[in-house]
Amino acid sequence: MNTPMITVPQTQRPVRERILEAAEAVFAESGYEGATVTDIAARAGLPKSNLHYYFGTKEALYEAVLFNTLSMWDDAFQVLRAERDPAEALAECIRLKMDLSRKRPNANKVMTGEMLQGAPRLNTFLNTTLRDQVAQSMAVLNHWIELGKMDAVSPMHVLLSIWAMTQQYADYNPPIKALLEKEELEERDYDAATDAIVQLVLRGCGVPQATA
Amino acid sequence: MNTPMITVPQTQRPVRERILEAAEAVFAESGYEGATVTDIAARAGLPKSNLHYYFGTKEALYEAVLFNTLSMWDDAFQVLRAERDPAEALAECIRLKMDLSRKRPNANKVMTGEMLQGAPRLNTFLNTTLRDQVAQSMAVLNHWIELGKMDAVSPMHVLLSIWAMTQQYADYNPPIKALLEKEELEERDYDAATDAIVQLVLRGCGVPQATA
DNA sequence: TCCATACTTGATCAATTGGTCAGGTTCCCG
DNA sequence: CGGGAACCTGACCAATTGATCAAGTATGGA
Repeated sequence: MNTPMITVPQTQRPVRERILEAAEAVFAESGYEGATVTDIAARAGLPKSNLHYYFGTKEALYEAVLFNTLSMWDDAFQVLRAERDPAEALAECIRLKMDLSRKRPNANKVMTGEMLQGAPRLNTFLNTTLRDQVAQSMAVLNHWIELGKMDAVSPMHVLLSIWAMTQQYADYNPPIKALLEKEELEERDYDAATDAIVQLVLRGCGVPQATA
Repeated sequence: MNTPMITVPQTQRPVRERILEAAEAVFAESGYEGATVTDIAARAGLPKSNLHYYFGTKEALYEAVLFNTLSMWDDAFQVLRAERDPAEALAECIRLKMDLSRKRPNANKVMTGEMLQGAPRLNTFLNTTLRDQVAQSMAVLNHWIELGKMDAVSPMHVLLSIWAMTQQYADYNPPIKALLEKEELEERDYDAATDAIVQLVLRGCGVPQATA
């Protein structure tokens, strides 16, 4: 009758989701070749055969994780629209991308691992979808530059810089934690980093900051 | 992928070096667990047993690669000295770090892979040597800020940003190549990126640029 | 010349890998 | 009920893994 809809026990979560989540974590830590189906199964609390039932092969599971993640990156840069105020839009873009590093570090790590390997599974994506999306964002920056709202910076390098600085907080967590002398980063650490990056980018691009 | 240069006297180079170089490449591509001693041996043109003779275990070989690389990062940031002109020093720091990404991408990738794993083998280094070195660089930036040569930015975030933006050119080569629509990045691409990063950092920190 | 030391290597091993398969169980719909 | 489809799983397999070891070869000093 009245099902307790409070925090769902792991056992009841859809099996596919549990597998994908476990795979994301294990692939993030060990890379594609280092991760073992046995490890993923153990983390998901399922027998190994079950993973093969749902995803067939280890490679298919890996690609599911990979492409499941791809869209997230794009969302952050979609907020760069020509009609917006550059300062606001850039700040939101940076904040969204940083949120991703904080809330989905494993997804980001998997992507970085794939890049280290030369991104053999992402070649078509990089040369089609990504290129188009970045071209769109670059056009927006160029528009702002023409309107005099921004210095004549190189749009691509600005976008890459935002990408790199935010991505670092997922991939390079160990040294950052060491420098902050903390066991785990807290929300305020990410907020401070976001503010610093926003300031660096806005000033670096000659974008007048919104008055506090 | 790439055919080894046939005519080169690979045979004459010291065996240890050949092994380390091959290990760096294989570990960079496949990560620690994904790399196999057989692969490394094949790349070095030596029987597998020979690697074990020189380095004992796969782990020891990996750590040799790792610690062989650690010092390189530090060198770039050592040029940040209080008595220097901020613009010049920061530009040189960025250029040196970028040179590393261009000339030793494999070394950089191995380090990134280790970071993705949580840097289990670098914990003491991160909490001792690295922390001291970064503290030193931060002190220099603070000195510049006190002298009014720089805006009141957060020194640590500036250093991390330089780290991230330059590191990206080693780790994230695939998407960058895709965006530039090139098979391989050329020196001028790295130069353009260096200039863009220097400009972003100097302006972002309010450091007056030396007139060209 | 002799021999100890350093170096090289093919054969081999126990452990682990991704993947298969047959035989379950559960569920739904008629 | 019945039976088919979806789901689940333990036992098993061929291939590969890091590592060992004995049997070499090369070298250089006495």
